Amino acid sequence: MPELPEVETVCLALSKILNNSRVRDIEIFRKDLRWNVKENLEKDLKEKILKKPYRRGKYILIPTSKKYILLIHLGMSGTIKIASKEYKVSKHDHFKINVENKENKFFSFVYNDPRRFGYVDFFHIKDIEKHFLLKKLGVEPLGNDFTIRYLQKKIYKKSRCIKNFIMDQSIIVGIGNIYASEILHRASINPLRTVDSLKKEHLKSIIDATKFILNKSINVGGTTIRNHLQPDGKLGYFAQKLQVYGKSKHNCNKCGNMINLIKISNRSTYFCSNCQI
DNA sequence: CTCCTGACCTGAGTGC
DNA sequence: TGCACTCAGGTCAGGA
Repeated sequence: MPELPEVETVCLALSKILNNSRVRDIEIFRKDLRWNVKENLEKDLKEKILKKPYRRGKYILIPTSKKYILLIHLGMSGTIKIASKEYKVSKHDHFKINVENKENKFFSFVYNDPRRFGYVDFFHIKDIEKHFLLKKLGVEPLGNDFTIRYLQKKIYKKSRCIKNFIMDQSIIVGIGNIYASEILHRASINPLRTVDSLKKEHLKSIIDATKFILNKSINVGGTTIRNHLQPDGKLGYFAQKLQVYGKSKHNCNKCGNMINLIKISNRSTYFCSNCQI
């Protein structure tokens, strides 16, 4: 479900409300997420101060006191809800973190994930570089390391198609199945094209399109197609701005031709075969 | 090494 | 209503 803009949206919402709140306790309802939640999470997280959250790829990282990090991944269907004291636990809520802020007000945030492809972890900051989920991540697409030179190095003599390439989290983080289609449409590049056929100007278009699409989506709270909600319950409005994803049989907004739907690595891929070459 | 497939899991939608 | 089937925003492990 959530790609970079959705995770960023959640992160921004959390950073507005969490600032230096203290964890009173965590209630865990299911430990069998993508991996089993650590046995001592309840004990270790208790009384920690939650500092400013940030995002790395599709991971939410919340630094705490005593130099620990709380890591949350939303998988395919995860959401985080901000909840008041009266909140009733509902189906697929897997944990609920109860905190007290600096004004001594109590609230909670709740992790809900029907498919349980998500995960939560807690580890010392000294282990962050070698964390099994973080150590292989590629560059941030909105950062300064996402350059033509970097892409040239990564595509050299590679035969895979560009769509799989930009979705590969070890190369660029944060792009998933929706934004891959949107980015390649904006860049006018056919998703099936092999990466070693791409010239400098194509790489430039991909970089520009990526930054444009992701930033624009962040500005409207991400894309809600089925599950994604901002933590305050609001929808993400980028769904209304999608140009190709889910638009087979619609006309391309650039050239008027019909949008195609194909499968690439078993994932739905939308593109215009006329203007994406 | 590179790249793709299958598997993990639940729910929503479709067609008979 | 019920059943069988497909599909869904992710990504790791294993194998070609």
